[in-house]
Parts: sequence; C-alpha cells; structure tokens
Amino acid sequence: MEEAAETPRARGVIRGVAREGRTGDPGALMKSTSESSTQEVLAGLVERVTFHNAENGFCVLRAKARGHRDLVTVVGHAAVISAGEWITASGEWINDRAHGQQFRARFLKTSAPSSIDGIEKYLGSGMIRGIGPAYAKKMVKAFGERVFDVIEAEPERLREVTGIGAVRAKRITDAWAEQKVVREIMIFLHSHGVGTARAVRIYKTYGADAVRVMTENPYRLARDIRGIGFKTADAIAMKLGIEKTAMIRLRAGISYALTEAMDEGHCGLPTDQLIPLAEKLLEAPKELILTALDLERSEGAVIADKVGDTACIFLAGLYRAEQVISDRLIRLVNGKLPWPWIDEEKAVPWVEKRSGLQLADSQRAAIRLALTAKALVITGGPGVGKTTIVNSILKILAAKGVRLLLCAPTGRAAKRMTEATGVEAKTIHRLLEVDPKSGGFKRNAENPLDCDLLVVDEASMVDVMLMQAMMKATPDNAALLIVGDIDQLPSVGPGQVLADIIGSGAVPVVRLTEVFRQAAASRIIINAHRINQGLMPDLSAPAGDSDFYFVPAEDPENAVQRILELVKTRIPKRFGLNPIRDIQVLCPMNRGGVGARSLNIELRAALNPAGERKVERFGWTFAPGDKVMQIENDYDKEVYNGDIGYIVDVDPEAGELVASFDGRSVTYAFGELDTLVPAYATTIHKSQGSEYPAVIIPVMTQHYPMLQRNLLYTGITRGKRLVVLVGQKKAIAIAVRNVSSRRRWSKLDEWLRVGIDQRGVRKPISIATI
DNA sequence: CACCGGTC
Repeated sequence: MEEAAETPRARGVIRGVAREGRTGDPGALMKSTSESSTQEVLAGLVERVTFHNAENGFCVLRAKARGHRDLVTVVGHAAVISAGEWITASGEWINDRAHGQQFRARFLKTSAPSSIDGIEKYLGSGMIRGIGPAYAKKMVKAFGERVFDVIEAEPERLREVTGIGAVRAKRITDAWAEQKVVREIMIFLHSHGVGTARAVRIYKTYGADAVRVMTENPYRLARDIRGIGFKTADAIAMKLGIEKTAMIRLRAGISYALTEAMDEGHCGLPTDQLIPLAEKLLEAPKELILTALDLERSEGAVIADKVGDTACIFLAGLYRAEQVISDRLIRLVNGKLPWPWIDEEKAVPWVEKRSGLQLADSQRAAIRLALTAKALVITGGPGVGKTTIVNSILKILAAKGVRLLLCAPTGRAAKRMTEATGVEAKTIHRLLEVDPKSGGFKRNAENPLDCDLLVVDEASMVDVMLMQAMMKATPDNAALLIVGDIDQLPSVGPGQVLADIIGSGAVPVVRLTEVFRQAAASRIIINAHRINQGLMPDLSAPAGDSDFYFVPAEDPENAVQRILELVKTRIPKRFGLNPIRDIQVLCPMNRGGVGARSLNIELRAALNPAGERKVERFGWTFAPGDKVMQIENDYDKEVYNGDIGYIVDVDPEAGELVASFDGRSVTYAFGELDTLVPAYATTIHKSQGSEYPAVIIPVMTQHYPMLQRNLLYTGITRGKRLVVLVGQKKAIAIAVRNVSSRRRWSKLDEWLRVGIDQRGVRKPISIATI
C-alpha cells in the first residue's frame, strides 16, 4: 500500500476512474464499486494522508476505523483532508492484487475532529499556510477544545498565542472561513447526490455564493462546470423541488438537446427534429418548449437559421465558429501570395532530380497548382501519393525561403508528418499553444502564427471549433495547404469541415484517385473502391494467391476460432508473416465476444502466454513479447496515442517495464501502465492513420451499431499486403449500405458558397486524376 | 441495436 504514495500510480488510479464512466474499461479500478450492492459505511480517524490531489479531491488515507484493529486504507474523494480528521465513508471493501485490501469510498464525508489529539493534528497538518505542528500545539494549549470556536467567534484572541500576529491571525480566520464554506457546499451537494470532486470545482467557480447560485438555478451548473451535465443538474433541481415545467429547466433542456446532437456531429438541428427531441427529453408539452426556445433565442444562446430550405437551430458557439472559418478562409484566399513567382518549369524537374523520384503527370499538376494557390486542398485515399506531393511542394518552397509550419490534429499524425517531410510538425493544439488556464489558445487573431505557408494533414479529423481556432491564428497573408481523406471516419467533434470546404468550391481541390502503391490487380484496392461506391466487395475465393480473402463465420465462437487459426498458423504459413509483428486484428467494436478487448485476451493466450516475469495492472497483464499500444500522447517519452510497441522486459524489483517502439527503448514505471493496452487486436477507429502488412477484420451482425461504410473502408485500407474479412456476408452488406455519416447538419458549405458569390471569386479549378 | 474517436 505504501507504494500508492507515488505520484505516478496514484495519478494512474484517477485516470482509470475517470475513464470508467466513458468507456467501461475493465482496467478501471472503480468498476466493481459502481456495480456493487454491498455498500458499507466506515467511520474513523485519519492517521495519515498518503496521497491527496487538490485538483479533483482524490485521496488515499490510512485511518483508525471503528471496529478494526489495524489501520485501514481508504480510497475516495475529499476536498480538504488532513490527519486527525474524522471521516465517514460509504463504499465497499476491495481486495485487488495491485493495491491489497482497501476500502473504496464513493465519497467521504469529513468533519472537524473532536479529540484534542485530533484537533492538534488537524491544525498542524498544513490546512492553514503558516501553521505547522509547533503553532498547532501552542494553539491547542492556549484554547483546548474551544480552539475552533475561538477562530470563528473571537479571532482577536488568537494573538494571545506567542508568535501569532495580526497577519497570521487573519490568515487563520480566512482559511477557516473558506473551509467552512466548502463544507457547507459539500453537505448540500452530498445530500443531493453530488460527489466531492465536483463540489470542489463548484466552489472554485462560485466561491461563497455557491449554495445561493445552486438554489436559484441549479441548471447554471451544467453551463459553468466541466463534468456536470444537464442530467446531474436536473437531478439536483428535482430534489430542490423545481417543477418539470419550470422555464429555467426547459431552457437548459434546449441546449442539452442540441449538445446531444453535437455529440453525433451536428452543429445544429432542424427545428422539426429539435422540438420532438426536447419534448421527449424533458417530458414537457410542446407549447412550453416553444416558449423556452424563443427565450433562448432572444438571449442569443441559440441561433435560428436555414440550411438550404430547412429551418434549423444552432448552438451559438458552433454557428459563429462556422461563420468565422468561412470569413477567414475567404479573406485568406483573396490575399496576396506570400512568395514571389516560381518558375514551375524549373522547379518541378529540380525537385524530381533532388528526390530521385519520377512524378506522374497528375502529381506534377498538383505541385504546379500549389505553387500559385493561396489555399489548396489535396485529398485522396491511402497510397495515392499525397505525401510525395506535399514533400515536393515543401522542398521547393523551403528552397525559396518560404517559412513553413506543419500541423495535424493528432500526435501520431504530426509525428508521421515530421518523419515523412523532415520538417517538424506539431499537433494543432501545440502549434496554437494551448493555454490550460483559459482553455483557449495563445496563438489567435491578435497573436497570429508566424509563417508563409501552413500545412494541415489528416484534415478529415479537424472539427469546427479547432478549425476556427486555427483560422483565427493563420495570418491573412499566409497560404494554406489542407491534406486529408474525406472517405475516412469523420471528426470526433461537430461539423464536417473538410467535406464542406471541398464541396463549397471555395478552394481549389486536388482529388487523387490514382493508386501508385499497387497495381490495379490488388483486390484490396478494388474492393475498397467498390465499398466506397456502395457496392458489395468481391468475396469470392481467388484463383491463385491474392491480397484479399473472406472467411465465413456464422457465430461469434466460430469467428474467434477462425481468427485464432488465421493469426497463429494459416497466414504465417502461407504468407511468411510474423503473427505478432505483421498481423493486426482490427475490430469494429471494443465490447463483445468478437470485440477488441476479448480478442486481446484470446490472442495473447495463443501467441504469447505469460511466463514468470509479468506485471498485472489496470486490468491487463503485461509480459515480455507482448504487443502493446500507447493510448495517450507523451512528449517526454516521445510515444504517441496509437503507437505500437513490444515489451522487451518486465522488472518487478525496479517496478519498471521496457517496451520497444520503432526499435527505441521506452521505460514505464508500473504506475504509468494505464497509458498502455494490449494491441493484438484494436478498433478500426484506433487504427486510422496506420498501415499494417496484414489485417484481419471481424464483421458480424453483433457489431450492428458500428457497421458503417466508412468504417469498413477505413479498416480495409489499413492492409498493405493482405486483408482478411472474417464473419457474415450479411454483416458486410449492412456495412456497405449504411452511409451512417448520414448528413451532419452544418452551414459551413453554405457560408463559403455565399462568401465566394459576394466576393466575386472565380470558381477554382480542381484536378481529378483517375 | 447504442457504439466509437481527438486534444490539453
């Protein structure tokens, strides 16, 4: 248990907990707590605080609990906690191998200590800056059990203690007052089912007004506090006795309905869809919802406008963001080119010679266009030579002294871009210099980026808010090169920025469809194209060797068996590929019998059964030889979300593990293993942006919610030499038919069209190559 | 049927 004091592991625990709500990760430690029915209340005196995170209140305590002889480890949340404090915790006993016997509390209710010993410990524990154990002793000696009454009611008497002057006395009374308010809020919130971590955030936001604000309009919480949504606020409101038909509730509910739509990628929603949705969510009559909508509109929280002929309601922030993107892009397109005229007749042969590449006509045409375009989109699937074109453009412009900046929405895409071009690329967030305090960016309209050309890769993953931030930070006199593949999975956040920019015709577009990587004989390529066009892929058994196979499997057990055979023996035998390094199983989902999570366990047992040297953390076992994936960016270790590595050694004595990423050794303390997961199988979503020699994709009807055309397309196009679909023909047919990215409601396309009409910009030429 | 994904 002592190890829990280490910051990395304790931090890891919090991350694990935070993730649970979103992903249902089996590694999340709180899982069993939330599912448990054996709730117990534990009361006791805190002996020692082993770990406390002031930010979210997470803490690990050793406590003398009533009814227990030995000290008890308690894990939970408390805003302020110190030795000597009395705690009441509700939760259950957990015995996990990593941390031993613990009491996991949903939350702790703390109160001021009552024993003299407790009071002294409490005062001396650092809760008040400037009061250490020595002053605590003096204060207790002077006032005894009444010390807190003195602090509260007779603060002037504090100065009777030698060494406490006016300044120190004030500090003590202030700190006490603050803690009192926090406690009051905690009690209020606990009684309404809100945990301590959120209570701390609420206090930080509203200060002493917290209780008043919450009583007047609990829905403000949903607006102001990260981590509190409409549902939590609504639950508080219901307990406070607010009517279901109250205007504050209905108004908040309108934004909630739009936020739900935003989670599905929409910037707005047709009024005809929004009203019934709100009626259902709020269980309130239509007339009242219409009134609430009018009020929200008149105060500017939402905006009504048409998309085409459809009347829609937008969240104000997203509506303005799309306007800003359009305004700035059109202004940029109309600006002057930041570099002098370049003789393309000389530049193109020069770059061919320098890189030793013979460029295709379409590629030359794309490069020529880029040398004179203020903004340009290059789009196309994998293997069409986007990288070659971008590289050539960058070489030519760099030679002319053009100042370049490169960025991408993900850490891994940025890293890949760096490697491919030899020019440093950053994530968009880092390029724009995220300011964690404000949540905004230091690079903006007032403090723009310093460059002549900005290149964005993987632009299909950029959402409306990020694009807005980027456009604000891009100077009008710079040029912009946008690279991406619109057929891949859409952005996480709302909008369809790349598709709208391409569709509007506001910017010249190079569409690359010619595949250089493989001959037209590739069934991978043929089938990827067929899927994109909504046609069934050719699943027939090929005559000779091929790069695309379909292995039928009618039920999950059968599918898992087929996959195991393929990975372990059939593919290695036939194609000479390594089962761990060369073959990647890509699943539509994490969950379920044919999901990535379960397949990881099966594949690991089949391919790399763990020996003596291993470590179990966060629900997974890690042993030498295991294939793993890093799941968040770590700029110190230089490993990025989605990177694949192999475990080289596990050292239980040092509490460390070494993994190899691209031949580079990276060390992980056991406490950091929550950033690593097994990667024998992963989701198609996670594989976006990567390629593998061989790919196996289970496609079953039980994957129903994920069976979408662009998902299947993305999965298949990850395979370079071999793709095997395992499962049901029926499921593949569902996926091919399902154009799930059923229209995202957005207005960017329209803003751009209107913008170019007004400015009289000539419709730019686009190059399409077949 | 209800899933999946990014940044800091």
